[in-house]
Amino acid sequence: MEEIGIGEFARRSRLSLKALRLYDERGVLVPARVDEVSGYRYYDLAQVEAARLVAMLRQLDLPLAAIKELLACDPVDAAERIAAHWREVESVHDARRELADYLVNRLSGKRSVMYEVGTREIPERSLLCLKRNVDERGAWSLGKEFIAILRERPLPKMDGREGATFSIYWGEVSADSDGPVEWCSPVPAERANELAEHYPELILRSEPAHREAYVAMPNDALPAGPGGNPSVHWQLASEALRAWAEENGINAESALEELGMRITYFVTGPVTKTSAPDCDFALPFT
Amino acid sequence: MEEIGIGEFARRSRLSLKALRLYDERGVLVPARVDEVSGYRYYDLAQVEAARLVAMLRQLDLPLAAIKELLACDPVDAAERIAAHWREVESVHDARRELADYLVNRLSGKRSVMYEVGTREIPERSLLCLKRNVDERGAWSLGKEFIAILRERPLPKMDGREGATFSIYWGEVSADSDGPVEWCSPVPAERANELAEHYPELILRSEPAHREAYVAMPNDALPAGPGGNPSVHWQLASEALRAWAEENGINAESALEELGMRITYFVTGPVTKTSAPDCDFALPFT
DNA sequence: GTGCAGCCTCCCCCAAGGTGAGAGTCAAGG
DNA sequence: CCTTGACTCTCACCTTGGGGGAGGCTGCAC
Repeated sequence: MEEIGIGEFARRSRLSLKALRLYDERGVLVPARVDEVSGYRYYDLAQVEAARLVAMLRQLDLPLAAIKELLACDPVDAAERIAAHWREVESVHDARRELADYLVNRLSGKRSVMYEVGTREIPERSLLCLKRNVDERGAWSLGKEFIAILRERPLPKMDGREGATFSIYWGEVSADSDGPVEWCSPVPAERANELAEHYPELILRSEPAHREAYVAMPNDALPAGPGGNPSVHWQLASEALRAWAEENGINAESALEELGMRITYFVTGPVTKTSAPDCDFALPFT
Repeated sequence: MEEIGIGEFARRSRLSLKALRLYDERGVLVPARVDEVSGYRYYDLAQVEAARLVAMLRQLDLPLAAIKELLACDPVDAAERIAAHWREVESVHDARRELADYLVNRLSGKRSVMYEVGTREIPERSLLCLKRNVDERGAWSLGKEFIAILRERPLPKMDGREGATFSIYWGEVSADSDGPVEWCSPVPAERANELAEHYPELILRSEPAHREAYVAMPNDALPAGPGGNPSVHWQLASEALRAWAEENGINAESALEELGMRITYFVTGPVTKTSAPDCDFALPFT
């Protein structure tokens, strides 16, 4: 139980005096003894090990509060926490890599091969809709709810490009602010009323004929999809659509207000936790 | 040349009001016009594009100062800067991944296969040495200087484990603080004086017999090696040696002061920019 | 004219420390 | 015992990139 001063402790742990005093204040690394009179901090030699651990965890950018909790866990639990943190870091890093690649390509003049914009005609059609104010994660569970309603009392198939289910983002939807999101499924006009009675939870409405500019999305890029965090893909796709609109002299604002940004899902099989449907991101215009 | 208010601009650029005011203050994104009387900021619609770029660059964690410079460059130059920044981020990330893996393995009880500690006997021997105060990068160029002196007037080969050249870090050497670093080559005692005259730039001294605990280092982990930044490998190797010393009840402090941390280089071929010699990291003890 | 949304500046707050000022403390040498 | 020099203390301010709110103007519509 050898006691050492803060300077010696700093050398051994490779932490700065400032850091050590801060960690004391935050309760992360409290000295074994603090002299009442002088205020001098004295550390136990055995604390060096913990200090090294703290230093390494800080290199991983773990907040001090998280480190404090970690030190109170048993090691196996701590390892799992670190692993979880690292998975998070990796996923953020992947998104940023995507963004960096995109920017470098765009600025150096290479027309990026991803995020190619196509257009399509959408006729006037009848829709069965479910609309609610939700946040980012809620958008996906609203979709599951919508699908569940449709599956509960099935109907003749309406799949294929014309009939794909889609969702409309009527406003800004992010992790902390919610906005109106609507899920829609096109139905044949002649059966519309019959179907509306069949699904009383859903609202029947029609939308005018229009065109859409769209960008196909990677399979793993669902909006806060089943597995994860919102992807940078959406941002880049939105950017691509905006750029396309500008290039083609289309004022997207008015149609956007009337028709909203859309995500169309081409469901080919059951949606599970690990497999997500193909989809695209569309900007309507007239 | 449509003018819009800061609120509208914030919506279109997806930046917060706070951020926009800050960017104005820092000269990163200056409004097209600021009303003298009211102080209201008015942006040009065409500035939205730059703002989106700024938003993305901030996601890459580029400092505002760097972004400001970037915006003043032509796009190709900007792309190169972003790419350079991203390479830096990737290399830091790789180091942190290594650290995270190590920690998770260590804490979850798995004895990590890397950083295994061995020991060896070192007899009393004569050394030809070159010692200087250098910083992290300087340590490597000091080594090149040392090698160059030895090669200038070659001698019978003294390679192999006994005769490998090594360097001693007598104090803390980091990127911003320099410490004494010594490069040494063992020579046969019977020829010591002759050789000392042959290499007047080098100092002849002898070191006592001792033992060393060592950890083999990956080939790409040279200290601020030819290609890059200091690797986390050194930190982990040092950790492994410290842990080993503790486990085996060895007080490393005294021998460390007398003999210093060592890096031994097993040069098998020419040292080029892309190939680095095998080496190990050693803690002497008695 | 009046209401209200939008905008302004100013101030304090966060993490995780770095830097320095001014004062108190410890241990060793004279 | 006293001094000196090395250590250490607290306190306060600076950094980056904003967030949050207070209190006060502005611009525009009815």
